[in-house]
Amino acid sequence: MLRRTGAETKQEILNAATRLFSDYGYRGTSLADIAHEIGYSKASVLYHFASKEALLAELIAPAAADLRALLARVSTLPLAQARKCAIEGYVDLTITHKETVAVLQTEEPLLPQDLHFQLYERLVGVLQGEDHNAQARVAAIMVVVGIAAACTERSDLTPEQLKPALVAVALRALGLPADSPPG
Amino acid sequence: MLRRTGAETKQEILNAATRLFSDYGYRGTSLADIAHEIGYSKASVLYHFASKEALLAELIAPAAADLRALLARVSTLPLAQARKCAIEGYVDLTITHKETVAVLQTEEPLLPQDLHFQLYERLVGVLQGEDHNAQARVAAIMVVVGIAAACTERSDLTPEQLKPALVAVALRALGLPADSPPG
DNA sequence: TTGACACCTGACCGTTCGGTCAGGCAGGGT
DNA sequence: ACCCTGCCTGACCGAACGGTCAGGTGTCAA
Repeated sequence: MLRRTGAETKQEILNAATRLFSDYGYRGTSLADIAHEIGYSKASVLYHFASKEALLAELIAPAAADLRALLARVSTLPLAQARKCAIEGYVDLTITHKETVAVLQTEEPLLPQDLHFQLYERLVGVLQGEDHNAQARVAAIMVVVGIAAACTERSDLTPEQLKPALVAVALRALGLPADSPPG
Repeated sequence: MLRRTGAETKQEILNAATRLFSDYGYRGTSLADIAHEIGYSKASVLYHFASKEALLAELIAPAAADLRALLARVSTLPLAQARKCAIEGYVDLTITHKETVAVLQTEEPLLPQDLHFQLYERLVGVLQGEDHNAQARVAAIMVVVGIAAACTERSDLTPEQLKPALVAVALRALGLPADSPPG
């Protein structure tokens, strides 16, 4: 089978768009840029996606689904476990989808509101815990956007090095006891 | 003197642009938007500023100057004091210039590289201290972008409430001893 | 009164963008 | 042989953008 299937091309477009959006931003990337990156025409991109906005939505979907699943899992747990689980889950999610998360963070104002409010706000709420003072809220915000920023940073760290560091710093920032090291 | 002077108009443009850029992003704000916001024409904006890019540069200048001054002040201090001073100074700076900092953080890819690298990288370097492991670097990045994010968040917190919370959480995230409370 | 100057404007320009459309081309079923 | 369908394209469109320009208007100094 020499011929490329449509599904393959669609995934290629998604990959290229993710890379370009995270580097230059959604508005800083044109459909022609995406098409050129994979050697197709702009019209071809619009054959696979109804619009640039639809492409963005489809691009974000997997990470958003993971975040939704994490929040659902966490919501069944008592507070102390919920916070630990939320941190670890969000770190994993961010490492897995780091380019997508970079897009989410950078292009916040143009996303459908429910995405930011119903997902990120809820995550901040979980990390904030039952304290409603300024410090708890500030810590929660710092952890959520800080984890994303640290993952986005170009660095030669492997996921195996990155994850424990992120979890440890997040716990410390929130004033929670450190994880017991494995073994 | 009923007539508005040129300097006043210029400052009005700067204020409107700061607000719009921080809300909708640099690329998401047109010169016409800025002009409309203050009741002038687009041509008038371009009378006061050579280009949209020049407007952005002039808008950023005060915050960048403050950050440069902070780094200079901090560089003369021994490490322990340097980190504490850098945190407190950066918190003050971010509260003062919060809209500008929001623009700096969001529109990173389109800024002249020296701004991001020579300023933000140096700040991260100071906070990171002499440890070169993953955890120290992650903590420094989290603090720098986290402070900016927490200030940008729409909230009803006054600067007097915000500042001690930010400093306390930053110190905790970096694993530094807490500030002695005043009094 | 006049000229110089600062401030501001509408009309216009070239470019780039997202998006549309008619059509080309290959493969597979009949 | 036929057509149908899926994939892809060049050419085109209207809108929006940043930027230019000739000119209008008010103020002030001579």
